Amino acid sequence: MPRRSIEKAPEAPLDKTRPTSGLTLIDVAKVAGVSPITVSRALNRPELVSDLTLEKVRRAVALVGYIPNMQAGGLASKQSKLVAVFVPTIAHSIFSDMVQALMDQLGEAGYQSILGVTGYSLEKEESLLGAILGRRPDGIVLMGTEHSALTRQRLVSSGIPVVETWDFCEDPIDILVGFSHEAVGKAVAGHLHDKGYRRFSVVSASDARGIKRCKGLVSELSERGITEVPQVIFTPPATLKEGRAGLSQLFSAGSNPEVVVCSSDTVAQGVLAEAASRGLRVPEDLAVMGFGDMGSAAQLYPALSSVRLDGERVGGLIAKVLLERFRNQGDQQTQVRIDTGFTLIDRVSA
Amino acid sequence: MPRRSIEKAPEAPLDKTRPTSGLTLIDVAKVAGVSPITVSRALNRPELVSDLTLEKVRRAVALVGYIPNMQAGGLASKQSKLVAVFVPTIAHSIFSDMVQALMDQLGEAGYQSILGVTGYSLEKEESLLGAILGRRPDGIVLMGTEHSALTRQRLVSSGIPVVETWDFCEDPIDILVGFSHEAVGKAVAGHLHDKGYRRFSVVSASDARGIKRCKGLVSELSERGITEVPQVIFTPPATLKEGRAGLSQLFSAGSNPEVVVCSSDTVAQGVLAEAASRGLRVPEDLAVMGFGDMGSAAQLYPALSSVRLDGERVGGLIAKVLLERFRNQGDQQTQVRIDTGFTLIDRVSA
DNA sequence: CTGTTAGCGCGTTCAT
DNA sequence: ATGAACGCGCTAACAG
Repeated sequence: MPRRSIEKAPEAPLDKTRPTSGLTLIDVAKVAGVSPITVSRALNRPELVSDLTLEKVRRAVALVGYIPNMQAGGLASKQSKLVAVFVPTIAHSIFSDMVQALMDQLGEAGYQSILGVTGYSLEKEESLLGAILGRRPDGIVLMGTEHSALTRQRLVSSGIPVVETWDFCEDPIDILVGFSHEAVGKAVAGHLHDKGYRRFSVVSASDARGIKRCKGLVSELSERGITEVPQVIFTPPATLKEGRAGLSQLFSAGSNPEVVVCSSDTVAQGVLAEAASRGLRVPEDLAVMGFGDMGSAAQLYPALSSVRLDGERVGGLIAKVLLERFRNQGDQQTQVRIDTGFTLIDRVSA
Repeated sequence: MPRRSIEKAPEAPLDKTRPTSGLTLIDVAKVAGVSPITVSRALNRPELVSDLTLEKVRRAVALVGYIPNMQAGGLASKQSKLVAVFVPTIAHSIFSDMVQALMDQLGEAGYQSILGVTGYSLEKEESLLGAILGRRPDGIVLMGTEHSALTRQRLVSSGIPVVETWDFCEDPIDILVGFSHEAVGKAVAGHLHDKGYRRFSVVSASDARGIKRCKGLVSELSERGITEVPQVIFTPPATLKEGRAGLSQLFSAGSNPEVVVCSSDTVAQGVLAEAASRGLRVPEDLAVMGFGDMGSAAQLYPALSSVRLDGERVGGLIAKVLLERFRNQGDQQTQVRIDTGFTLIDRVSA
């Protein structure tokens, strides 16, 4: 027989304590009658292995019920196959749709996602990032372009591909897949103004992007000679109650708007509810403009207008860009701008 | 100066290739002037380290911006600090609330969650599980008690603590935190029957739990002498459209219900919409009963009744039970039954 | 196409 | 209270 050193032989070191399942490559290798590395190859790079041994390995794997340990694999290969995704909330369908699409696409490519819910708080984002960076994710997706200083610093020095999305800015950390919220605000203003509306008002959450849209609206209106735009700004999270309260406040402050522009469809629904309870017809007496997660609202309230965002599409796009980046690690600063990411849905006209 | 061996000194092995950030314990140890293991202790078990060295280590960590590699840590310690959570969807607030609460609580205890969205499909659940088991999660949370054979087998043989929730059964895999959907159905039937309703109908998704509730309802009604309960059952996902279509179907099939019991609030909203478009007053002409994610619906439709589930509470409870289990790894089969998990919200009476 | 050698970064023994 | 050795399970190189 060929050489076979028996230096550390006698004290058979196998099966020390195995309470439940401590199956490793070695176990599979023994069963398949090949070396551990061959098992590894058969699993990860089948094209480098002969069909015969491939089959042997497959059988062995199925027989013993082996599941590779990705921690070990990741440690050795420096690829965690993990993508961190940060969202403000998953309670809005606009975000859950996006996350869903993103996770699906990444999943097909063998990547799993780990979710961080920031609640619109930069501090929370920062602390979550700290925890998640320990997993050495292969990619990071963030909503928005505003982050704490430490967050930015960690992000850049980590060298991990980063996608900022859902917004637009001039100095992205890395990859940017977004659209301009100011442009949305301006578009809404222009649209409504063209329709003949003159008395505008706003009910908006105070999150960064809502504020941007509001600013865009106000700025466009002022260019068109409308300077007075009563606003109700509240702290997130956006709820129906905030919407109801918002409209009440507008009225009790003496405003008499023709149209209320809201920072989200949830808010818009609240406004609609309040309008209904006051006997106002929508859109004849009062037009309402929403934003975002039209999934439910649009079907229930044909009177509601909205800026529609296609969360699925954005999620899919992010996945695509990110996966592409994983391949050609070379090129940096892939900047993608989707300002066609939103669609104005008009149901304002009576 | 004190002793300082220089055995492996000359060939400085540091800084071989460090494209971005390859900081390790060793780097920190050098800066802090202690051994790597001491850094590890300072970070994980500070009580075993003197205040002085603790401080030195802390400073060094902050200085170089070290973030521990959990893959390596997990491999060595056999603790991934990861919990896998499977849900049918995150588009229903009832689930997103639960997930949210769960993630928050686990996060405070140092655990991160990895989400699997099954879309009510056992096959999807199975394949997701296969992928996620590779991460060696410390715990697994599943919605429902129905799983594929392979899923169950892998779950038990993995030896990982498993929580099944949102449902109830007699032979849980491990831990069970749920309530009986049949009991919910019966409770709804009893409640409405007591109110005087006699002509019932159902619009339900065909997911396992919806069907159970429907069965409970029908069975209770039949005990009360009502045998005819027209039903519209559709394939998930539940949407407003399904609700609208459901009510239409009922009418076109010649039914004339006093009350429609729906498998979810989303469906109920659809029914309400259809009712409205037919000029039916709710609940005078037609009462509607929902289930689950009342977050939005309840406020908008004071006419809508519903069984309310407190997702936050369930999520918190799961986290509590799971974390407890992580400590006393000894005791098995911790069975917890929450049949107070639902609340009947009555707005049916005119 | 397959096996050998040598770590990945850390925590668990044991020592001291 | 601190350190030295060893191994977790796997993969990157290089061999053959």
